[in-house]
Amino acid sequence: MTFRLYDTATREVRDFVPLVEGKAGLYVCGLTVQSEPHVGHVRSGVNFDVLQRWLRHRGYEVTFIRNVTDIDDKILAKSAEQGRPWFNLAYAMHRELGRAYDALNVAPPTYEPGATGHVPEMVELITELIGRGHAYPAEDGSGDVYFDVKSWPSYGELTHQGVDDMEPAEDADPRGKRDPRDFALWKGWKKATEPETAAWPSPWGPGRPGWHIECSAMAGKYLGPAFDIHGGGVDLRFPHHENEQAQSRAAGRPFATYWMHNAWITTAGEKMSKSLGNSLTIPNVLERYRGIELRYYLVAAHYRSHVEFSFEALDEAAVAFRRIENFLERAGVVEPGDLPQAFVDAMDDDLGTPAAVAVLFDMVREGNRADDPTVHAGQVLAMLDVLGLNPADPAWAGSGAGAADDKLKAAIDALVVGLLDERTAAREAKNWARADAIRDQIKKAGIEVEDTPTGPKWSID
RNA sequence: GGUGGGUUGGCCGAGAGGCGAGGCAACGGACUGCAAAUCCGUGUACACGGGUUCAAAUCCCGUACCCACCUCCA
Repeated sequence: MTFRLYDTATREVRDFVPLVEGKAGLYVCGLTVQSEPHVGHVRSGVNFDVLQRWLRHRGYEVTFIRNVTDIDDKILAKSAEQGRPWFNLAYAMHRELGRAYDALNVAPPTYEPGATGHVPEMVELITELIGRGHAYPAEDGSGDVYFDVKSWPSYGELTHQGVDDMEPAEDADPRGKRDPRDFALWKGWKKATEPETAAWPSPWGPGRPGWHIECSAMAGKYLGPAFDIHGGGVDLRFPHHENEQAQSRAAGRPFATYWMHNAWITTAGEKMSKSLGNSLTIPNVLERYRGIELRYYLVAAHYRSHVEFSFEALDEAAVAFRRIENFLERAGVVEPGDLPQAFVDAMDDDLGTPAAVAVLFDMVREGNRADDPTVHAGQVLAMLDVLGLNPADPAWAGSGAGAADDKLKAAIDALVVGLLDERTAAREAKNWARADAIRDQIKKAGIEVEDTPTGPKWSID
């Protein structure tokens, strides 16, 4: 069986056939680093991390490029509001994003390029487009350069839309455009309102990148004119990805073979960026849940399915995941084994993580039933590794909260162990009243005691 | 106006013509001093109305409601 994935461009599940056998080139649109990342933002990080891991497991040599947009209108606006340089805001939020990815065990991509570091590549691409008659410098002297949509007949092919059916944006500023649907490749420096640091030299005067061009330029630089998979959130399909494809192909680059788009996470029926958001930033959520629990929540849903976020659902996910952890603890530390075929089949089918997770739980049940769960536990670990959910992965220890937790646990253990010894003695003397009193006392502190064949164990409720 | 996606049991969430994915919760049983954990068992779900078929949650037609994108949102 081959790996199959849903291609947004053709709207069907297709066999994955890489351009070069044994290799996979992957480009994912990362974030605009303008504010603290929230749960919705990291979904794409987790989804494409699973893709990366699965491709590697399938034996592909993966080159995974995930960019960061570190200059744009919003960054400039916000930094002005906050009274700090735009590059400081972008850099701070970039680091915050990195911490969020680390806390969720999102493995780093091969490289994470930023827009500001690739202006020469963009200038080169824009020059090529102008030379081929697909782009033009604005006639209003603004220093903008636009892509000429009408010069590219297949514009709209990715999202299956006719240019003439598109509704012009309400707030569209025609500026020096020939057609309102033309989009900016290069934005001239607005001396009056924009800091000089936000402008780079170009043949069309000082300015900064248009949004779409950066991805075309960086994908081209690191993956070549043609590569295998391009990913991002559904909202990026249009205009961002449509424009990326148009400008790349108009410049003679075949661009991506497959397009993958992850669905939204909403809260109260709204996309997260619209809602209050604050409680849903990753640092906030991680105060209440472990990164591994949040990751499990995200992985348990299919990447193309809309998820309605709620803390109740996250609670449930955390409980479900603890069932797996309980099993692993009971089974003891083991080496990862082989992946069950059903799991492989599920993952091969467009990253069917929900079905894969079902296989995981089936294996946990079988292991719980078995006299010797070693083999089952090995298979469970192998599956968790692929999903980035292995609790023993050192990646989880890296987060600050985890280290503090360990210290706390050691302290509690020292305090509780004496009480537990006393309770064990009481139980041996069949003094149930005393034994239960101790258990109740500990429970009042929020610590659950359970008796196992190897003696009592405690855990924080 | 254009283009997509969705509506599944108490809840979360899969599936895409024919044995009720999986998890949580609930109930019964086993185990336990009692619990916990674990195991076993218990469910007549697929928005609505038609149709196709031996067989429809799944295909077709229609209706309702929800959501996303249409120039800088993952």
